Amino acid sequence: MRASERAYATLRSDIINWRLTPGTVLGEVELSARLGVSRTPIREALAKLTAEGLSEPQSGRGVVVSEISLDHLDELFELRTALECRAAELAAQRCDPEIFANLHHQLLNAGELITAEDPSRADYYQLAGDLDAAVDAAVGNHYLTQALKNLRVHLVRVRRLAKDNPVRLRDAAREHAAIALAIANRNPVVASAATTVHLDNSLRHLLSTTS
Amino acid sequence: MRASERAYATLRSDIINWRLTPGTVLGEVELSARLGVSRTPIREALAKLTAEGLSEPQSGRGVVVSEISLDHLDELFELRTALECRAAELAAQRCDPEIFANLHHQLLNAGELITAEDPSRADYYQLAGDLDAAVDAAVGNHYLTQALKNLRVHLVRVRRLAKDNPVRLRDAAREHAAIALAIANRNPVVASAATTVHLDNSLRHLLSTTS
DNA sequence: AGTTCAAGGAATGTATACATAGATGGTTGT
DNA sequence: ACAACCATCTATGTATACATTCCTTGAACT
Repeated sequence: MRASERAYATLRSDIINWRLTPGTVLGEVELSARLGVSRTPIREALAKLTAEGLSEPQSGRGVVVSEISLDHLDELFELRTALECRAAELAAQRCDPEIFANLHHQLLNAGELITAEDPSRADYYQLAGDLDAAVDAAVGNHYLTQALKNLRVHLVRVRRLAKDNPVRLRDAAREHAAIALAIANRNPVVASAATTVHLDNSLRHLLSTTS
Repeated sequence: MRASERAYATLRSDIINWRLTPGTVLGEVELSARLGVSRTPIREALAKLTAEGLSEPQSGRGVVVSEISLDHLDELFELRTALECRAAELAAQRCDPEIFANLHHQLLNAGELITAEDPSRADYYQLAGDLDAAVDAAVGNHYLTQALKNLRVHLVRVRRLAKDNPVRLRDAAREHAAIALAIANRNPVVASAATTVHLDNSLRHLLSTTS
């Protein structure tokens, strides 16, 4: 693997998992020493991170890990709602119903995945990711998928802000199931509405647990 | 100005204005010779262009100017509709009505700007850009604005695909005026609907003049 | 004659040296 | 004592040399 890719992957993971907190200065020399590569691949990695919005230039000189404060959460969710509602609509019009019927069934039983033994909720988030991927595939729109991908990077960071309690996760799973069902039924209006409801619940939960 | 910024601006302009056509190979050595800077700033510029979607990696080695074919026009407009309709809605809820009333008035008279003396339609596109900027400002959502900005880069390229005949431009100006009016009236539903109509007309016009 | 493998070359990936600009701290003058 | 200015230092911007990988071309074998 290329050194620049390793540096990028490492830094990206560090930022997303809050090992590098917002505001941290990303100095080229320090990073090149820490990651054991020269400054050139570091620069490449920082450029990609900045393009992605995970870091940003700091007053003309140097880059810092970008802020992800609650002040911007509502803005993030406004974009998210616009994109995901449209995606759900289009998926409902174009999907293979069997795939989403299957996802619906899995999501209905997702409560069992949220156990005390798996504090990282890996299984649950895997299933939610499967739904996202299925929607992307059904929509078949490169530009829309790309915009959603850019957005999800920030959403993963936000997730760490909130304490994800099991009650909310089970509710969220039911909401996801409702979305999958609407898409399987090829009902764009309901799919969009279910997405709106789900995102509103998610946002309010986030705001209530973090403030 | 930094060399990397100059290289980026030059290449970006060359791609948008079709001096570099889709599929053109962007070799680092060739570009560094042509632009008179070393490969390092060229790499920086290419990374930014690729992040923006104006160029893309070519089978693991080298980057090429990305395709902007008609096959993807409908996809581009699906994303555009999702973003601009939402932006129009939010702008209608949050705007200062005077600003959009003023734009409405200007757009109603925009027919006079489309004259034979200005084949580049600079004045008209300036006015359309003013409306976009006013919507962005009224919405006040960094993420949504950023997503729209990414999108508009591709739209400028598409514009060059079509022969913009004066009749269509005058119609488009009236449609823009309708959007501005709906926002000035603080009517989100109409603003979104007017945007949908406008974008559908634009897409159909593009498809009819280029095929 | 076609296909495959190898060798060479060309372009990208990486490292490092050098240039430059911005920041910081100290000193001096008021 | 405070402020302003200058010098030095540090970090980024740029250039270039070196390494590596992939592609192309040619030759040989099937």
